[in-house]
Amino acid sequence: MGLKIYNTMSGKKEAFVPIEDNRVGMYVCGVTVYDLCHVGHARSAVVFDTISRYLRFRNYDVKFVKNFTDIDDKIINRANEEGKTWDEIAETYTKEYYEDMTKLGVAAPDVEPKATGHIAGMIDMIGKLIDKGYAYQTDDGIYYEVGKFVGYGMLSKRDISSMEAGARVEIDPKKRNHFDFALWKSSKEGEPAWESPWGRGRPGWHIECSVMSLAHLGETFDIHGGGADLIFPHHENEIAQSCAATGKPFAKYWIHNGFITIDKEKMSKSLGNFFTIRDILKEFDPEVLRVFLLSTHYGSPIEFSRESLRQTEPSLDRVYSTVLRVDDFLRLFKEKTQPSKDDADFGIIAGSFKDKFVEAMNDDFNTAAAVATIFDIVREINRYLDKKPSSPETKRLIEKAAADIKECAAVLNIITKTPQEWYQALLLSHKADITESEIEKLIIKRRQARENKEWKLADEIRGTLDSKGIILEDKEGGTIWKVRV
RNA sequence: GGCGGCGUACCCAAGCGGCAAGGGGGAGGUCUGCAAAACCUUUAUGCGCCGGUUCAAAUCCGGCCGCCGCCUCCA
Repeated sequence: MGLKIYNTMSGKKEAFVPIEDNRVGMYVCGVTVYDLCHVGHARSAVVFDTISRYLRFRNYDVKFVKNFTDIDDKIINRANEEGKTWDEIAETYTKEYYEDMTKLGVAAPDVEPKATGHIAGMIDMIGKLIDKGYAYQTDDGIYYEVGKFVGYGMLSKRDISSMEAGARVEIDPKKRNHFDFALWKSSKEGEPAWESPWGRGRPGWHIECSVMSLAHLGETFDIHGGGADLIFPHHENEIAQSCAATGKPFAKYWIHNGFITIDKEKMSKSLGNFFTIRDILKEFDPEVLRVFLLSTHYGSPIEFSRESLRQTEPSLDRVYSTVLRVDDFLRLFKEKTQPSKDDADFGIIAGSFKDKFVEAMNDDFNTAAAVATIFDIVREINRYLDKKPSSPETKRLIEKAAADIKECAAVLNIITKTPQEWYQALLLSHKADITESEIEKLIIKRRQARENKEWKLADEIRGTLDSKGIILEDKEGGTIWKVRV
């Protein structure tokens, strides 16, 4: 069974068939760079990063385009507030964005166009829309006339004639229809402006995505994504612009991620109920946030809380714990027995792991189910190793299982650290009041005590470490430390 | 008001007509000098409520209750 994707346009899960062979063109609406990103932005970024990774894992030749909106009212306002220029603001927050994304393991898309880099293309498209009768001029600029586009509302399933104009926004009498939107805004004195046939001005928001997707992916492409809040009006407007300008279909599959909520309400700047990525990563490892975000289907809302992240931490820790166990096992492995039924049983289970992972991901990128398959195989590995297997088959099976986990985890871009790096990172994010070398010293001291069977002293040392959140494990190869999660 | 979505155990969560995945937490056990980790057993005869369709419903249909989103900028 192949990949199925829930298409917002049809409201159904559809078999994914790229327009051209195995090539996939994918456009995702990026951020407006006027402030630090919050966890909601993180979700969108992680979701589409994972989707692109999965498509590549399935051997699609992916071209992933994600834009930066680097000119917009919010940027201008911010610049005025801070006494900086609009491009300084855009540059600053683009840099901050990359810092967050790097930590979250979000790979840079193949092309990251900026709105201001495509002004010429916008002027060209706006000209076409005017020529074809889809746009008109007012003294504020150029507007798109939604009434002229037959399919307007097809994505968001709205009928503009029955929508209550001015329900939440004042009606602009210069516009022919309340839902007409700006393609080009005339600039006032002192505002950033570009020359155009319609005077100096700047682009409206929606036109950039139509123009940049056209420039980098062509008139018709496979996947268009973004947050669910972009369905109306942003994506609706993109469709209106692009289809009217090119006369061709626009995106084939529309994918929208659900929101992050706080106390059931959408996390947003305007409500002020947001956590920046920056702040959360002071307390949690980025992989914890990533696993947390991927533990729910991308389309569903996620209620965000530190408590939930704290629940995620031990589950990831368990995987790392098993990775460490496997590493040790292979390092100390000695062949002793002939292949047994245990080997055979494990072989069958481990052999189906990848198929199960793929099956989960094929079902509309069900990362929650996919993560569960990793927990399943982890349990099976532990169960198998508990039997102390030692046949020639054992080594091969464990190596294969470890490699499969690594390969699938790479699609989700989790379990990217070594166990040592994981525990060191936890030491920092938990703000443990002890350093690694102090821990090592106490472990040595305790080892001597144990060799002398001074159990009381040994237990005292362990108690000291425990009070600082450090757990010891006495194993075959020696004592190791972990951070209690 | 229009349109869309959600409600699964103590918490998170998958599930899209055929015995209710997975994770966290709790309880009991195996192992261990004692622990920890791991594993085993256990924790929803039940999926907001009420009806209906079906041999079969968490899944489909209708009604009700509760919550949320979009209709302004928003990931």
